[in-house]
Amino acid sequence: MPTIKYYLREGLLPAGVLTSPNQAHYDDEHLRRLRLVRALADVGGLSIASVREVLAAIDTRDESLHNKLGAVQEAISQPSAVELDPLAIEDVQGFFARQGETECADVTESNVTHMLAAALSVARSVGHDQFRDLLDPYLEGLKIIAQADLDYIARQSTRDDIIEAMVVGTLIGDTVLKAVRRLAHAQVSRDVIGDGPVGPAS
Amino acid sequence: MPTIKYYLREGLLPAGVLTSPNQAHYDDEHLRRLRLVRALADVGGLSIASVREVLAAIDTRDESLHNKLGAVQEAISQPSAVELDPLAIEDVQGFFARQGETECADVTESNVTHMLAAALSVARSVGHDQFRDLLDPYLEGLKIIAQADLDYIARQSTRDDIIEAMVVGTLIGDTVLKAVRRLAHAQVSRDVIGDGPVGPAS
DNA sequence: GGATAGCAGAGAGTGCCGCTATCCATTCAG
DNA sequence: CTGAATGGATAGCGGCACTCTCTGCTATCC
Repeated sequence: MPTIKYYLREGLLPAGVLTSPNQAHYDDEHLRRLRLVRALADVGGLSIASVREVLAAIDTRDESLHNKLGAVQEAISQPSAVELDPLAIEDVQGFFARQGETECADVTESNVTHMLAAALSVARSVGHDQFRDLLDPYLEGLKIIAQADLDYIARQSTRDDIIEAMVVGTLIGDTVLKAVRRLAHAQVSRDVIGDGPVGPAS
Repeated sequence: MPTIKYYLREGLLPAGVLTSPNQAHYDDEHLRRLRLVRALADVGGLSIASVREVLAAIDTRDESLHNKLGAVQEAISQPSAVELDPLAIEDVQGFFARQGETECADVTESNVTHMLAAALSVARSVGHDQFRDLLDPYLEGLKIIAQADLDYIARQSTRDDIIEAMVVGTLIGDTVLKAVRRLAHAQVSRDVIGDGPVGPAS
């Protein structure tokens, strides 16, 4: 309960309707918002500040859904302090070019591309400069996944539900994907590698 | 540099070889280990304690690769304090049954299945009880991705390289997947939804 | 009508985590 | 011989997510 008061103070939850100077009333919408906050923080692992940003993006009224998705993506992808490897940036640009994407002049422009470049930079720093080869097959698989995401979003009836499904689906979807990927790895490991060593033994 | 001393103290890096009481020698292996630690912490977002667990799993010599992957997966999937919804547990079990997996008697047995159940629980708590429908298409896409991961692992020559590629590929792969998924979403949003609203306007 | 229990709001305090700064003894370079 | 640097250990710091407490006020029970 003190946590709720803290969230109120932090502006994550709208203030309740004061029925008297010391009595506020909270309706279902507040509860829904509270659960959303917990979902973003618990499963999404977002900081309080990031949650606030996401909520702000959700609550901004006068934006197209496409722009809102972009704003939410920026909010949930806080940039890390990793310094970018120029070669990793080239990897990203090459990937974009291969997909016939619009030019990606500045990778640091968007938090998402920055995150991608940062990940590839770190991969390079530990000697995995071939990691970029995974981008294309990843996109291949993600096309199926993104289509499922879109279908799921399309089930929603109201605009508010669509927006929430975008946020929830993106963040919870990340965690679900992570877990299922682990399961897929374990299965592949069991089937292909088996319990014995693969490649050069020991 | 003080950070390295801290990592040494925390047992994340092995002590250097003392050439004299105040002079230790660190070789390439130390540097490689240090970069791995930073990779796990920076991109993987792991806590120091989790990094230590992962390193311990890596360094355990007498285990099959399959077991080692399992240990690493447990280490990098720290369970959240979310209480599990029984219906979400059923979702997970149904998913396992559909895949003809071995029975999953206890979802909390593994951190990975626990993470999956936790994510679905939180989805249910925010009203998305249909989220489990995404599990099958997610697995569909992830089969492609896991195959790419396996191919990447198979490129490694030594057993140590394989183990490191498993760790790095899993964690950095998560981040890369996240980023590319965002990009795929943005592309779908641009192509399908466009800049106008979809479904019931406003 | 008076005691009491309860809530809103706000500031200060707490615990943990990931460093960072300081200290001392040693020791190596010039 | 002197000064800068290193290893080892201890203490401190800053940020974050709460949590505690204190102050007014009020609604209610007796």
